[in-house]
Amino acid sequence: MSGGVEWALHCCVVLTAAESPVPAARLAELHDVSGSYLAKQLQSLSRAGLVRSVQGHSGGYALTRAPELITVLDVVEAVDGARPAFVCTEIRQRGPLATLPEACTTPCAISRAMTVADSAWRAALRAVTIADLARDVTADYGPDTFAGIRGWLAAPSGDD
Amino acid sequence: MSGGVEWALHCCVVLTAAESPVPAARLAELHDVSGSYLAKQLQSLSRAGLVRSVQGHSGGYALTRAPELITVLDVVEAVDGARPAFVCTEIRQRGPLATLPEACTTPCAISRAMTVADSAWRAALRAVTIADLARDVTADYGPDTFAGIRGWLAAPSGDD
DNA sequence: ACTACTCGGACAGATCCTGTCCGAGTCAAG
DNA sequence: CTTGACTCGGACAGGATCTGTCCGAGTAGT
Repeated sequence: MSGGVEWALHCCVVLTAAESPVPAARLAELHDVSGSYLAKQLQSLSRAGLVRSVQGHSGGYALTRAPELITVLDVVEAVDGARPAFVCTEIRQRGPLATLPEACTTPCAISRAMTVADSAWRAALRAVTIADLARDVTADYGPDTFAGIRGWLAAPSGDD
Repeated sequence: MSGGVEWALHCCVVLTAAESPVPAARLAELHDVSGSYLAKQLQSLSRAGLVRSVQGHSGGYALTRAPELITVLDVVEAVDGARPAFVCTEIRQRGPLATLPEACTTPCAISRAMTVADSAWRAALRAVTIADLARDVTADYGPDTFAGIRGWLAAPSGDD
């Protein structure tokens, strides 16, 4: 899995605390990661419709809907693509003992097993929302965590 | 996921039908894939202890244990590695609002969600064995399928 | 003892992920 | 209204991993 998924998820959780749009550079500073590369992940989120981008002065990124309506799977698929990890090459239709194409109406047994596992993985990620993550963060680090983030986002750059 | 996983799984199913060791080149011919590259996957299976390799004349690969005792997860981990897809970079400990290391006794919420999904994926793959796949193949293509494979494996090369 | 066949690990090429840059567009201020 | 500065968006290199190939070490049979 692409490492940018982690950045994108953290950004979504942080955006939960911000009312006004947050620039990519500021999110990068907060997480101490490459701003140029984080921009790419945010673009993916924008294309997927999870965040909206506001250009110009005092622009940035903001969530398009309530964090309860954004699942972790949404973010993962936006950044990493919705393609399943396993892709069947249909090698059963190749070689000297190839099965005829008309007999391949259903996916092969290996493909089916992989699809089941992939569905289980996606279901687990779909069951967790950004709001759930934010709640867990509050439970882990205290109720003032998001207040601190909100204050830092509002403060001018260079403050730490 | 590495594409060689599909080849390795097909090979394991085929090896179910063979009593004597099967050379990598013959497995490659049966599936119409690169023999040199398939050899690499079989080496991974050998290192993982799923198959044993017999060198010299009339050598090849054979399963080390009953197909009921080899899970799809075993093959996937042997070829692709047992490392989970998501690796937490601990970016919560970086940046101006970094959480102190002593407060990070448990994985962060994002990492936990990913671990749950990864466990579900692995559980689904662990629930399917090579014997299950072989049974499905028989159900899909008829009871004579493995007899045909066994005959082809025993026949001299160049026969199709 | 020889030969032929097998596996095993070392060696290039291709593809994707990571990281960076600059231009188009936009809002705020003067 | 003009200016300016700030923002996103897509196009451009570098690196790592996956894909594919090759030849040598070892072994069983002749």
